[in-house]
Amino acid sequence: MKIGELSKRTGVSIRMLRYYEAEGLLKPGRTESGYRDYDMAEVRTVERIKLLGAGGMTLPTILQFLACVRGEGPIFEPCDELRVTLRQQIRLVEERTEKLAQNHNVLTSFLAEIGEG
Amino acid sequence: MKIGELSKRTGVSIRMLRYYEAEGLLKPGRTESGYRDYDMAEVRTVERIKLLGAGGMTLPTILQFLACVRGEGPIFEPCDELRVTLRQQIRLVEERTEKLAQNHNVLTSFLAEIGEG
DNA sequence: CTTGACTCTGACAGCGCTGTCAGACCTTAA
DNA sequence: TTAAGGTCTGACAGCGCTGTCAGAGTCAAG
Repeated sequence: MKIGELSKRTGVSIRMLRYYEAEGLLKPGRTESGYRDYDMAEVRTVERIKLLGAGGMTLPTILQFLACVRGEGPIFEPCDELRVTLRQQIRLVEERTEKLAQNHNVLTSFLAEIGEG
Repeated sequence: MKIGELSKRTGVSIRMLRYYEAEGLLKPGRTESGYRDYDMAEVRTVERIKLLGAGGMTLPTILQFLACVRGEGPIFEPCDELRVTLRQQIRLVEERTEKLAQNHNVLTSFLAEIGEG
């Protein structure tokens, strides 16, 4: 399928699909005239990227995952690096959450100080 | 005092102090030769900016605060807009926190799926 | 007066996307 | 055949900072 259809199927903009490719996350074939040609495997890959991205992962990080994921199954192949990356990412999310909690405290303190008025 | 000293006192880089000014958050005087000349009021302002920034506020947002803060006191002058901005900011932080929580779920689910190995 | 430290302005770069526009080619249906 | 719509590449922009560099003027101490 061509890029427009993939975009509609996945809900990812054409711009981003091309960007994924530029970042090495996607490697579609090409038609004789140079159009990108995607198959169902790419659809699955895009879905995975979306999922991981929803986890706050950066594309380069996701790329690491994909190395372990290139397989066929709908589920990620266990892979040591994958676990390591995953744990790091979880730590990252936890750190951000803590920081946000601090921010929340600072702000609510202010609000209390100036009166709930 | 000159910018270098203010930087040391506040721990904010010279680069950022100039940036604050460019964004309208600081308005230091100038010596005859064109050097920025800060007084204690500016020191306090920078401290406030740091505090608000720690709350995840963006400089333009902080600028809105400063409009209510330009006074003398060490504490923010109650000001309607300030309260409104504050509440919006708190909402923003809460939304981000929620999103992070979702991210955390996605990631830990993955980890569980591939085995805690 | 000389030297080193400080300051000035303006501009370029990077983070991680994401939209958009330009100019040109391809495809499909009428 | 023609026109519309899809696609291609490459580049510019923006978000909100933050560092750094260049070229030039200033200040202080020796």
